[in-house]
Amino acid sequence: MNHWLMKSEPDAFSIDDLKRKKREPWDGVRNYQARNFMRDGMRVGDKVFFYHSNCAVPGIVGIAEVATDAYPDPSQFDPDSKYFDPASSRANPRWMLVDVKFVKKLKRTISLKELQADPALDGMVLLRKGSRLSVQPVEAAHWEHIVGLE
DNA sequence: GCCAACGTTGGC
DNA sequence: GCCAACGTTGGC
Repeated sequence: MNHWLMKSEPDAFSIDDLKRKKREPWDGVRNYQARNFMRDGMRVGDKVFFYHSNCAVPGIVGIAEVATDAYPDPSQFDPDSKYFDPASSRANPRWMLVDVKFVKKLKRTISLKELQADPALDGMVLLRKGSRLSVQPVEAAHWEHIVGLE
């Protein structure tokens, strides 16, 4: 089983939104590396850290689970969507997504600041300088360590 | 709101 | 294939 981290801006979609909706198609990813992780790396049942970005206290706020195999992101075909991609076609879709389902909200936010200060997490993709990947793998050892921080 | 870092686009 | 210009991400 692989482990992952997925970023979301809480103003757009927060852990509380996922808790309320139970399950959500992770649409709008328009980065090839992130797409490839969803398409090629994720398997149903993989665990995901839910990360809040672009907010007062960025950090890990919950755990989700991959609920489907990858399938074409419907928003790429919708001219009214801000994620519309005219270069993509149904015959040859460019963007894929998975559904994620709610597992739990952490009792507290494990902040980016705290993660950065933790020597056990050296090398984590999230902490690399300039890292902007919104879907990224998490090493098993890092996963276990972070779960232990809650 | 600023801006560094990064990814993509498109002219050549 | 190079690379300048541009757009986006996301911490601060």
